Amino acid sequence: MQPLPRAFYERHPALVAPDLIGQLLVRRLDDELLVGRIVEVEAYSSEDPASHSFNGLTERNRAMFGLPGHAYIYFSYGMHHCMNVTARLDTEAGGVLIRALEPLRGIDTMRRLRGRERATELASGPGKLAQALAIDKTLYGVDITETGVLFVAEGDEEGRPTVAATPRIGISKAIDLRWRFVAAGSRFISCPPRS
DNA sequence: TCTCAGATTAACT
DNA sequence: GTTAATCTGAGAC
Repeated sequence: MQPLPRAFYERHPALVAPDLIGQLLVRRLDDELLVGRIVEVEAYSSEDPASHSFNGLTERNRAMFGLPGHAYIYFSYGMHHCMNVTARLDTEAGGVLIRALEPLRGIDTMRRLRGRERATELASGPGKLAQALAIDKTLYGVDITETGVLFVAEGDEEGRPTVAATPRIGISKAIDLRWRFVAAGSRFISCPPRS
């Protein structure tokens, strides 16, 4: 399982995001590997009012101002963790929110962590995905271009489905931007694409 | 199958 | 004090 190189993330988030569809998110938990195919993402950049990085550097979002190819993890709605990968050009800040996975490996462990049986309920949303892979703030800033406890690996070409661009979910600003990208027709995304 | 409100914390006004 | 890159169970239909 080969991690994607740093250069992959040294582009605008809106370009990195669609290319992440079909790649693999890998989590090593003790000696077990939990693997999912990325089927839904959203791009956020510093010129985007909906992004956490829009109002400049803070303690929470500092990862998005750092090196591309690292994990930006935040705590949302008082109870959920959400995971981004950082992606940016020289002077910007940005990231790509991983919103949904198709579980491939370690599914029984994901079931245990989630307290759910059905495969489509294990990682079909950013909060669910973090729970299924035991992702929390202890993984903040992890380099995801190295084979470690959390990284993104290259998916096989068969896992590179058609990508559809749609409006993002759960935001109130810049709702006209179509920066959500899903694997067309996947049963494992958080909700069906709207127009 | 769909809609609604509760949970619970951090960031910002 | 309010809102937020969310999820879930309950109750309606």
